Amino acid sequence: MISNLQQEFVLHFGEMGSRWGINRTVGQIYAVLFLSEKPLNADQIVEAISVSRSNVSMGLKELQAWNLVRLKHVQGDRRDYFTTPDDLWEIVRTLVEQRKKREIDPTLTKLRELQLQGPNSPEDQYAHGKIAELGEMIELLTSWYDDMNKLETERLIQLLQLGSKLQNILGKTEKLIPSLNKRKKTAE
Amino acid sequence: MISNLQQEFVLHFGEMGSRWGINRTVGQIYAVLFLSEKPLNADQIVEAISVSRSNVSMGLKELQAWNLVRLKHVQGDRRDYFTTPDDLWEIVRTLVEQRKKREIDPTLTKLRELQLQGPNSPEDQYAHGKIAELGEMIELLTSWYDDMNKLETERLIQLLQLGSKLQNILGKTEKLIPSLNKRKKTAE
DNA sequence: TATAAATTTCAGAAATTTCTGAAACTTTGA
DNA sequence: TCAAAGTTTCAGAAATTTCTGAAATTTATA
Repeated sequence: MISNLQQEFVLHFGEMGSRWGINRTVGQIYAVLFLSEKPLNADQIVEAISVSRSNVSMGLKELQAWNLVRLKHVQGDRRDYFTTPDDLWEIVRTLVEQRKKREIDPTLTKLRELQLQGPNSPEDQYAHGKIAELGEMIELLTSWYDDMNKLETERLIQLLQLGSKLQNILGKTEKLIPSLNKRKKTAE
Repeated sequence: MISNLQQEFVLHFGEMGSRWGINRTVGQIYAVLFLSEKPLNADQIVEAISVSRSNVSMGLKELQAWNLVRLKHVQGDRRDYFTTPDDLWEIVRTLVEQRKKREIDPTLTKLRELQLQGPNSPEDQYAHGKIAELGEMIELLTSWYDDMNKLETERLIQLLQLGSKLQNILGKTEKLIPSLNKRKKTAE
């Protein structure tokens, strides 16, 4: 059985699930695995969150597809056991990556496609411009993301901790290493 | 009537809606307004996307609650007209802010609450630790976000464009202004 | 290769979300 | 104040998503 603390955490993840674009069961499965020190098998998860075996099976499949849980095998046991990666930063990276893939990339593709087909009539002038503008902005954001994603976790944490102090640094470097501050093009 | 280019854009936003946590109609309404040079009233939106008048009314209400559309009045016309803000960066800020409010803040609150109630039994030790760790990481991320959000748009764009070049700057400043690089605490 | 344990699939049931049309409400100006 | 134009609300219909249990499939080992 599952403790009170764990219960509450799991229920919260279930409720939030819908806001995060996953369903309740998937959220709960993830939460249970996240809090568990040892890998769990499907039946243990069923016991912990009281849903059907098949539902857990599908949820685990989905989480595996998302790369959010790992399959582990326990010596002398035929059943599949699951865990979450224990590096939280890896989880965050995966999460962001997945959301980008599902929520941003298809739109970026569509925008490029629409840009290509151009304004077919004068009254599309304005719309075409807006589409281009939106595309440029999303490209700026995703290429920044790609850059950040390349950084080692240690460096990334450093940057996050610096936060807006960066502004000062930037101010100072502007004088020291002006070349670094060259602007490319403004997606205004 | 709506052009082909616009039609395609609107349909795409409708389809993506569900992935973005809004419904199809809301996505379509937003798309129509985004592409329209002039403010539109509810009936014009109905005509453009072919859904019921009441559906548009509710969608507009939702978009207003999200702060993603603005009410405009046209001289000598009693009806309400709507537009999207024309600064794209403002839209992005709103979007991020709203998502944070709905998807992150409630969890942060819950995590703090759970941390406070502490591990009630020895077997909660591990879970309690994980909850604390998760809380710290989310706090780091949100406080970074708060910092970024304070920046003027111009500065923000600069930072985004720098991307991973920052790493170089950081490397150099480390020698020049070492105090700025002090670490606080690692949420590893 | 046979069999028993474990897992997955899938059709329909249950739950949830979205959408509509009719009715209620609000606002404007004659 | 009344009526007409405009807007919102809301109960139930329609659509979509999630969940279940039974059957099918896969896997390990005797």
